[in-house]
Amino acid sequence: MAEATLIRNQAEEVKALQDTIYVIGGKWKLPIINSICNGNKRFRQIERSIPGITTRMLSRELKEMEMNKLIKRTVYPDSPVLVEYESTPYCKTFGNIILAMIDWGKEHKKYIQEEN
Amino acid sequence: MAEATLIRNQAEEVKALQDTIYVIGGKWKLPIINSICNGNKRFRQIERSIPGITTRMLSRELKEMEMNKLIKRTVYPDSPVLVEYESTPYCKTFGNIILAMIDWGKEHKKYIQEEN
DNA sequence: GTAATCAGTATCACAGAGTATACCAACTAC
DNA sequence: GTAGTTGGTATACTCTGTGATACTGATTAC
Repeated sequence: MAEATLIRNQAEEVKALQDTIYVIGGKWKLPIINSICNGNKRFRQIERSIPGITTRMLSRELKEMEMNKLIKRTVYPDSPVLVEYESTPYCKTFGNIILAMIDWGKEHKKYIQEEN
Repeated sequence: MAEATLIRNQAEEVKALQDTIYVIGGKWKLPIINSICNGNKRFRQIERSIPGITTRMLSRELKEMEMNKLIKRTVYPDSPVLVEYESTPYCKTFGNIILAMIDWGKEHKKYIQEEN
């Protein structure tokens, strides 16, 4: 009985984990979310804040994330046209994951440096 | 000055985040780590605990993770041969990330269900 | 004798994630 | 006039992560 619930919970948890991986999978989504949550609003600003990303990848991911209500895109049609990206409350629910991953990355770096 | 340090920290943090994504990227590493940390030791047992994974993928990932010291593989050469996988302390450092992702997945499911 | 389990390996094939590079039109700065 | 910024799009390409399927040899079970 205790084992049965343990097994069921495990099954549920793997699925939850896999769902999350599905949503934020890939190389760029989390860095983009992180950048926007840190207050970067403009396209080139976000682009510059993420090492290695290309305009094409950023453009694609932003479009997808807008469709999925992760971010809000606003166009100010003055001249020159101004575009702003903002995070939605939904986007902010990734905060804990991002923080945990930043932490791990920092610890990992220390660990690597101590090894040498 | 305050802004300069803010920017520098942001740059460091994106890199930490990207490092982490590099290490645990892909569809399978975190579910495998999770499964082994949950006490699954045998190949088929781990395989069954992760919906959708193929023997090929599991085999490849386990090999890579063994090389990277994330897991320990022990062979007991009695007949029939017995193989056991165990998590290393290093492997357990992903705990917080995995927990945060399981949480998110569960919340996300609730959210989706409430929508309909 | 047939099926199942164990721990995998071998092949083949493909979609799509990601890269590289150039380009656009409008505007600013020197 | 030349270079740089803005917010992207277009095209072409690579590559590798992933999937599908079959198979192995040893052992156990019916």
